[in-house]
Amino acid sequence: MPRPGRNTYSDQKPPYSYISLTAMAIQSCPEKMLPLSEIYKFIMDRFPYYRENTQRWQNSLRHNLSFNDCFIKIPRRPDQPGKGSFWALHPNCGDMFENGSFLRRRKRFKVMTSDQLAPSKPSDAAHYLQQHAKLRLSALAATSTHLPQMSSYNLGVSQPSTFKHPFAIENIIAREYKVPGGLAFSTMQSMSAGYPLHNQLTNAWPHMYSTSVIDTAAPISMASSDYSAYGVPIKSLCHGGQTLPAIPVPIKPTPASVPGLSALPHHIPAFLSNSPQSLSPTSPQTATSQSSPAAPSETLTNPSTLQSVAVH
DNA sequence: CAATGTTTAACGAGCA
DNA sequence: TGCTCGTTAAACATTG
Repeated sequence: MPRPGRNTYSDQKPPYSYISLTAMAIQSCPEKMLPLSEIYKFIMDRFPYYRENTQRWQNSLRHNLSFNDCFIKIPRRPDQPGKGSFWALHPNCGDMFENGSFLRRRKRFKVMTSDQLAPSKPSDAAHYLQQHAKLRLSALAATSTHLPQMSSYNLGVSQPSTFKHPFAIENIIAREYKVPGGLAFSTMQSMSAGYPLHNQLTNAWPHMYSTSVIDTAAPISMASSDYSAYGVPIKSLCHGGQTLPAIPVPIKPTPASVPGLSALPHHIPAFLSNSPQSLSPTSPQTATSQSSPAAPSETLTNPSTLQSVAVH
């Protein structure tokens, strides 16, 4: 398998799949979401190989965005007109490359319906219900603020201290260019197992994960009142008669996709146990939160419909 | 009209 | 050997 060396891939194809490249691009920006054109730009900027035959690989990339459940489409806000939507990573796609291979995933990430994910073990069910109850309670305490600009979407979200999402550009690009001997592969592999996801996830999905963080007494506040983290009116979360999806729910018609936040996977609680270690008391960005009271809708805390798991 | 997004199909490679 | 994944091509729809 090709591995990234210390050199840039000036003329050879990078050892990453389009899924990896796209995930890198998305993770490289603070908002954890990018329009298609920016994804193109990111890849072309860093991998000269992709400055040629743009029609070919960009078509493939678009195919991947649509085809793979690990990518979710975020509609633009009304005050941010433009072509196309934003693309983000599904919060649970982080272990796709657990085997360390960025050419071929261990397993394909699939969003599944709740009935497909009925808890198979009593302990799972109990855990799920317990977390569900906790989330509903903590959601009431979630705070939010109006976020007029994309650049502020990650406001109020505790920044990671040490943990970096495996897709984060810091983990891929940085090592790729900085670490002698091309350790990007091995480094990412070593960190890909059991990594604490929630910090990055709260960055990308604050509406989903902030409640979990609150549960674990993390010093974090939530962003969004009228608008969710992705600029979609929270108010429209309330299903029925609302204008826009309030949450970055996948636009693609997943069988269980319903208005509102239902994308809290049943194994999310696994992240909770990791949250303390991923929070740094010295994290300088934890004080950037702008909080205000929010009134999460019922669906905001219902994790029962849209589930995501890695399926093979 | 071009960019974006969706879908289908075919093919090769990796893996159990 | 069959299945899965990644890539590529193509057709078509949608959108600004």
